[in-house]
Amino acid sequence: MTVPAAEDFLGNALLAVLRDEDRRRLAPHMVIADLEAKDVLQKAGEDVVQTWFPCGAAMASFSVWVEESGSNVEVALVGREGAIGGIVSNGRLPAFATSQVRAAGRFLRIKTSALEAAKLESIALRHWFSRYSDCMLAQVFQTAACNASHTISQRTAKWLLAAMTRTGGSEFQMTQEQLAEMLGVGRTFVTRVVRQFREQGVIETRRGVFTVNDVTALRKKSCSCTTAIEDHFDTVLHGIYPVE
Amino acid sequence: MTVPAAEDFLGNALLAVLRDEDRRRLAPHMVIADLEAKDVLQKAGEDVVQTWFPCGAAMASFSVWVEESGSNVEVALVGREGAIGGIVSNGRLPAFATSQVRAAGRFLRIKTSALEAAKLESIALRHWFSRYSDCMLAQVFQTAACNASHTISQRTAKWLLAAMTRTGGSEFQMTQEQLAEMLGVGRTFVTRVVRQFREQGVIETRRGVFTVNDVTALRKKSCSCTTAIEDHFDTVLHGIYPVE
DNA sequence: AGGCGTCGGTCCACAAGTCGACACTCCGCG
DNA sequence: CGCGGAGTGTCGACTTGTGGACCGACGCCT
Repeated sequence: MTVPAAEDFLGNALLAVLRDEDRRRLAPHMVIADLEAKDVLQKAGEDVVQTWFPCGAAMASFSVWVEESGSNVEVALVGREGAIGGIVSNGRLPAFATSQVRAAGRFLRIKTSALEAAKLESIALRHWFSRYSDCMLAQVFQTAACNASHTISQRTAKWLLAAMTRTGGSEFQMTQEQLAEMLGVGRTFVTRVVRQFREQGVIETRRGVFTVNDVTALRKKSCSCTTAIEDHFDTVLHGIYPVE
Repeated sequence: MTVPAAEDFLGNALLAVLRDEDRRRLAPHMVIADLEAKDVLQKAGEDVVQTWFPCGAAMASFSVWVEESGSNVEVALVGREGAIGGIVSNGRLPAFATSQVRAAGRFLRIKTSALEAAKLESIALRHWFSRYSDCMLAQVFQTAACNASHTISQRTAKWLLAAMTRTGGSEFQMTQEQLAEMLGVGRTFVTRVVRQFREQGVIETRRGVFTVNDVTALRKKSCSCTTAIEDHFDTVLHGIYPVE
């Protein structure tokens, strides 16, 4: 429960570019939180009380409960380019998706009510965050289309790439079963895909750990969805989207 | 190019419940447009100049271009419960998805800049539309998860149901090839699914036309995604989501 | 009436993905 | 040390979905 210094804002791309006056509006309400993988930021159905800004290599995800298969399918990854919580949904609306930490690290946290109050005072703040909303929606649009038309192999590659650009690293703690659930597909098939990638030298795996060796090869195996989204972030948020 | 009367606002659920003062803010800028299927409301990459409110049985969709297959995959259907354009993305941002009319009918149209100006004056308006944004995001979340984990048969049923609740009718003009493209799947397989549905008496088809005969059976064939979304619209927008 | 383009039905070979079963192995724990 | 649980590898039978090809036939146009 530490109050962040001005430089802590630099860890998140949305906060880093704020004007001084807007930063001063938010800063007193911000709290630093260092979180572990699997920590829950918001639960589907519960009110969105907090808004979270991943910093540095921290990363979280949104996932949606699927009745029939009894699993949580991932619909978006969010790193230091974005935020989780009351950015789109104002006020204390119930969250539709669950959000949990995928890569441990530092988050800045603010009460959604405080964020709302600040947005009430600053048009710039409103516009800036609503630009991000637009990007988030675009990201999920692309995911929906991707899930409808691309193979599991392509989507696996896409996931690894997305995680890399966000964390800046090439190693992720995650079991193959978790990955399968995120993608909404069967575990054994993911194992087959992973073996293929490994045999081709693209990745290495240990128990519960993935390591990317050859990014270029991974890009070739992936679909064009990654680039499409990066481009939209670029034009809407002026290139603050993390590139490699 | 007709100026709408107060009662025209009743055709769209988002506009119908506006307070008088907010309606008066928007009304002078609203224009009635009667559109045909396939008319384009916004094109991916072009600025979102207009915002559209489907009225009555009118319906439009968002679709995303998929490089590899060279097709436009549908990611959301919007009827009288919602809006298309500068609702999420403020200002003149480039549209990420293309939107076109799926069911002919009446739309109310407003310049996004005029809408922005009105939102600047009215907190209620801002909050109301941002509630809808949240619902739209939820809808696409669900679609993304659905596309990842449900069969084409289920998704076909879901599409027909979604279209029914929006238009209030049970007949749709659409070729099987169009349906296949929307779902992002092969045409021949859709034909097989359609035949199955038809043989079971759930639907009837003519050249370019679908007719739903047995809604209950269709619901059983569909996945739970439809209900999940309806519930969220219910709680966030207080039950204005069109039910049957 | 004839002509023609689009749409729909069908078949087939094949690829993608599922699901259950089972064995193995790593690793933490008592 | 041995136990046990979670994570992984693998197999095989099966279902789902693809993509090409081809034909028929519906319906619009002149």
